[in-house]
Amino acid sequence: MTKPDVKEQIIDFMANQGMRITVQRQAIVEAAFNTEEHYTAENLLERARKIDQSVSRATVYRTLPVLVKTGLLRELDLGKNEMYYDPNYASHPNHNHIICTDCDKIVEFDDYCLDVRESFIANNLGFRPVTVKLRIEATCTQFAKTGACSRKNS
Amino acid sequence: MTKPDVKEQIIDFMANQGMRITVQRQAIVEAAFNTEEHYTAENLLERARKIDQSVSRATVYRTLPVLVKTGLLRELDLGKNEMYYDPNYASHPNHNHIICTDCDKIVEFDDYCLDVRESFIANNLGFRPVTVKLRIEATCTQFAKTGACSRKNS
DNA sequence: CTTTATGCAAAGGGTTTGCAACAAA
DNA sequence: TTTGTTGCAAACCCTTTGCATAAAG
Repeated sequence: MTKPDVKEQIIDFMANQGMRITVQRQAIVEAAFNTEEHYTAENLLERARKIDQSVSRATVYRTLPVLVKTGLLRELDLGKNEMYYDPNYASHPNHNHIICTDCDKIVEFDDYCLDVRESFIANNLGFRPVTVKLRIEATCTQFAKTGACSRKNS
Repeated sequence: MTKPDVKEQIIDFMANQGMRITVQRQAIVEAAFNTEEHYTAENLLERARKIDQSVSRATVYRTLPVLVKTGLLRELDLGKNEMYYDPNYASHPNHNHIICTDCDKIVEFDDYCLDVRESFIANNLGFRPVTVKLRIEATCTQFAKTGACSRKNS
């Protein structure tokens, strides 16, 4: 469906790793990238099963780290119990997240300088950054004024 | 022992909240701030018990959120299974963490601009930041060269 | 055929919670 | 006393794992 390139890239990656291309893995990859919303493992299982009923929870949990390793899916720690996954890094490599404590929504924003700035600091300390993750918890000014928040997208 | 002001502030905070000042809470607060190292809940339990044997795991878990609420202790998500706690925010309010994937050590560094920069971006999006957390995973250039890392402090 | 992957269900492991006993105020 | 707090152990809940079966190559 959506993002055929991404799916193809991942299948190629798996094949190159000597992994077998099973119907379950294909369904999971498909489900993982046919949305732009953040999702949990449970969430992904549900959607993958709509593509192939035989997908199990275990396989989803076993496949997710592979997707993350490709760099096309990002694991998000939003401070909840569960991990979230973000399929938008292929198109937006420099985005970070604001977590609204009022409406519980997650808003993505780009900061093209963050990486450069923080890498500079880290380099001076003798490190070579692999990932730079920024998380902002915030309240919504609109909510503070009107008691409601119009943001309803991930 | 160390940081008597901090301990006092927290006890005051608890009293102001109508909370009772129990020996267990005092021991936990003492243990929480007589070190500059990061620690886990289990870790803190161990050290609190050296001050008062009667401290239980449950009370540690029930007390930690209170300490975090005071703003003097910070909960750190280092990507491990357990949460870590950082008692150094009173003296270094603007520090963030580099997690070295080579030696598994955590290095603190100050970035006095991060808050200002990111708050500006967030404000423009209609948010009022409550916390700005930055986490850098990195490899160690020294380790890459010599195969060993001289950093052995948290 | 050989070897990897799968589903199931049980185990793991940090954290939370119900409850009766206990101790601040 | 009164009411909040504690310790214990069980419950929680997401995630991982062992194992026999299934299917990719």
